[in-house]
Amino acid sequence: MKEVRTRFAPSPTGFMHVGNLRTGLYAYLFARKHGGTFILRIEDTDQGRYVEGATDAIYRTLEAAGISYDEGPGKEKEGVIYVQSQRKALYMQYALELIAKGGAYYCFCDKRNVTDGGVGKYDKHCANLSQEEIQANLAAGKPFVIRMRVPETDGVSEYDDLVYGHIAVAYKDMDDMILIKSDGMPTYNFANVIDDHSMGITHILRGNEYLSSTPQYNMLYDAFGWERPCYLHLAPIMRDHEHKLSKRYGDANFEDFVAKGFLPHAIVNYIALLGWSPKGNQEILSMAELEEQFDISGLSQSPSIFDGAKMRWLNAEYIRSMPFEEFATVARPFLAKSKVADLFDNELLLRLAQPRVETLGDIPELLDFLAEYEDYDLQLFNHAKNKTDLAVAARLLPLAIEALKGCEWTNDAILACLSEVALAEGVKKGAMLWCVRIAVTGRAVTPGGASEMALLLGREECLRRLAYSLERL
RNA sequence: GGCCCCAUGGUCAAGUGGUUAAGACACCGCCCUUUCACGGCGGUCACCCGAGUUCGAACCUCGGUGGGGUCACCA
Repeated sequence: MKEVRTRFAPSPTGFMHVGNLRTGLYAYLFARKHGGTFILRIEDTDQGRYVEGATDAIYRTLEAAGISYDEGPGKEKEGVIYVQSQRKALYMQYALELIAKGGAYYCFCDKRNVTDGGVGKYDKHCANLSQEEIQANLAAGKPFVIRMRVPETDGVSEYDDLVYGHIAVAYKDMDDMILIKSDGMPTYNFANVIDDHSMGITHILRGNEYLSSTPQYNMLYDAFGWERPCYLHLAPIMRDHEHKLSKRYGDANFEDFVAKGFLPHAIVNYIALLGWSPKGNQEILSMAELEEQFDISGLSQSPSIFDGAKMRWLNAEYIRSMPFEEFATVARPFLAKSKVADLFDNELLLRLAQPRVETLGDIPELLDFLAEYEDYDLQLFNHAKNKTDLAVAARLLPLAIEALKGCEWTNDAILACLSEVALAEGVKKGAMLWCVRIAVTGRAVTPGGASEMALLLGREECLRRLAYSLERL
């Protein structure tokens, strides 16, 4: 088999949303799976939509996502230019070549000259001008565009898409699309064909919005006498049943997700599964595993709705399986945004948070209550299962205070100490722990039990809160 | 509107003529437990509709319906 070469060709028109990133990911995985080459090309010919800094966002995103390219800006293969705006001169030459080969023609028509069916198809007015007319117009300096020539016969142009199968479009349904605009610049479609061919792309992965225009691209390849590439059109990622995920519609920006506390690889893992499924039932896949398992047969032909809940779950799985030190490193910046980072032992806070948050951004929300100890509702001491009420609390709290004064300040010691006192008093340890936890936190729900909360608060603060609670009882 | 494509639970999806129609998320219940979370166990929930073909159809064919895409001197 010929060496596989795929490319990802984003436009720097803003941030990179995950749908776009997924296309790049699949192109990357496909190349890796087949031991091929993955190329990055920047399609920046649309200066009107160019967004400052967007090119850097592309590089940053790819890097963070773990998608490395073999050729591209900064990794040039001798003589090849990977930034489209720097390739402008090439296209006109190719267009002229195509005219010579009969696959394209000069068109001197005004922009409005299309068939009147309202469908916007060009009426082929200039398709068969004589050489004399063409030369005369050119000599007169008349503005022109160059259009591709679709046969005027009844044929069809067809190809076999690797994910959708056989696709056929009749010539009569195709337009003589413009290749070179009147300003001499190529249209996106034309530049794409030229670029893909000159970079030796063998497999084109792109959104399925190109599914029905691909026959026209193929006619260009044919007219040049070039070998047609293979195509893998991808079903879109949807926001809901009616809307695609898009830059303008939502916050599906990769970097935003990272800023919210999603781990880059969790995002990559999730989007890999949106529109593609591995052979087995394993859903948590490292990049190496994705590269190994990626296969065309798993690609879906129908759209997938983006499910934030599942991505959160996957992110949580990754967070929970991280070694603590690694978690601490990525989590600290998020902890720093909380109200408690300056108050308590950060390592303890992070150890409590790791198994309980789904995204790093959940950390402040999970812990902030610790900074807000106030006159909580005393009814919290009423707990049927542990057989506690206000009277029990009033009886147990003094014992807890005494015991904790001399207790070693570790989780195990605190737990043992409190249990022992409870036992001596003839109550279950659950009763004691419930009362202590309520007293020191003032909350029914806390991230961790009584001993963990006590450990976190520190002996002094813990005793202070216990005493305060006792006073109120 | 023309043309192209798609259609399995709320969501992601496996499934390619004969299955008790996988698995995951979400949801619900139980267990574990010092609350929560984690974990374990279990449950509810699906083949868009209608005709064919066939002994037999989620799978094949045709027609509907629904949805998406595309019809620019934008990319």
